[in-house]
Amino acid sequence: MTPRTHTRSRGHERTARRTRGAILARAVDLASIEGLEGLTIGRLASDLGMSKSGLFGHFGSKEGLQLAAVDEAATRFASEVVQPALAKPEGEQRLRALCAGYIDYLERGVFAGGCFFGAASIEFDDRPGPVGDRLRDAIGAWVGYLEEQARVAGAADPKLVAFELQALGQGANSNFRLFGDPKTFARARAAIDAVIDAQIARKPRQASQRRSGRKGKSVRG
Amino acid sequence: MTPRTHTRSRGHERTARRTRGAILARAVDLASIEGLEGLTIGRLASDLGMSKSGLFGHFGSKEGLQLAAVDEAATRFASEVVQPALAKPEGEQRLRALCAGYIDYLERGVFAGGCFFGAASIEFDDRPGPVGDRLRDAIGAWVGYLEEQARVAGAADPKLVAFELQALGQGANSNFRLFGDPKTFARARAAIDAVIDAQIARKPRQASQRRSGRKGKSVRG
DNA sequence: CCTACCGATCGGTAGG
DNA sequence: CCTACCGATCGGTAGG
Repeated sequence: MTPRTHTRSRGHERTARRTRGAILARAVDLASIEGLEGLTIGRLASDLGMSKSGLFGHFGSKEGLQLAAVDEAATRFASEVVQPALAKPEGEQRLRALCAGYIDYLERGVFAGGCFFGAASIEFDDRPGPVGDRLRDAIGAWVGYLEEQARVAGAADPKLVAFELQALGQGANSNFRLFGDPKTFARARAAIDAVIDAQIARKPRQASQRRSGRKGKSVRG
Repeated sequence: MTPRTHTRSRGHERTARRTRGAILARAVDLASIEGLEGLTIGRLASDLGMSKSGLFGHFGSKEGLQLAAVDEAATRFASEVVQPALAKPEGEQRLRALCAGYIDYLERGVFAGGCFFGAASIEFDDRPGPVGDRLRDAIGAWVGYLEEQARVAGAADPKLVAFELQALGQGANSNFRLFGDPKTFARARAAIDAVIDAQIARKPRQASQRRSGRKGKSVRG
């Protein structure tokens, strides 16, 4: 709350923020390729034509850079995958839109090395510390959201549905990265449709759930 | 074919082979945790109480060590997962046994850091070179074998079945590593059963396929 | 299999 | 934001 800036430093802050954004844009791409640990300060600095210590100053430590990269990736994931699906009504339609959005995001190549979280989570899956925690938070939020929508859609076992959908998405990512077969995406879409078709009950809603969401396809989103 | 060894060097070769085996046993565990690139010669040497250059001499380069580690992991995978399933008749039963064997192998913790290939494949998925190639070979052989058994079992789209089964297995691995929830394995088994139940046609075999394999459950394996 | 070393690069600091 | 530096560790080599 105390005003810490005056006219001159405010201009510095603006440029610093822009620099920081440029660093993070490159950092998430690099991390999606080389991993969050392979993301070295020296490499990142030379990529961006700046000095190591200049870059370092923005984050204070390598861990600070990694945390900022996870946050940047989560923001991008939210706007690329989650946000577009919010146009659909909750339940089956939104669940389908979330999964379709994820496969589209892989196919569009939003990150240079495939899904940022697919790469980073395997790298940090058995390392304690704040970076692993932040990754668990981000991935847990995604799986939890799939589960929530599966529950609204009336699935008998929403946790199972969420597990399957997340696994198929990750499988599409790693399969495409490893073998480069573009048919992977069609296979993933077919598998996702099959899971939702099989596990979402098409019965009328129970009395306790009285949200509007009709099940039929609406002509316009 | 030229005899290159005499009595004295043969004894040296025996001990060298034993040392090499001990190195690789530790190497695959370390690589399953830290990744194939994080597997450093210095760390591995100090873990085993030997000098860097002594260890180095067994493999000639870091790449040589990585290739040997992939081969060691593939051998272990074959004996832990594939070989036990060969007791079942080809087709649906063997397909089920392969998938069950994979989940069991995760649950038993055959490698200290979960599935060696799950970790290594994501690390090398966009790197050219012999290590990536060898990983693609090993993983491609596994997926190809699932596909073959799905085809024998009469699946309409064996490639799709193989993709789904492999993705669910990888999903179980990464989910368990990341969140440590032991229910993951039960979920993966349920998901695998659902895929096989849904996609393996229970029709009588076509005339062109005349292997014996009955579809009903036999009382004893 | 060892000791002793090489140049390169790592994360990070001092000082401006 | 920079130059100049630190100790540690990397993969790899020489020589025995």
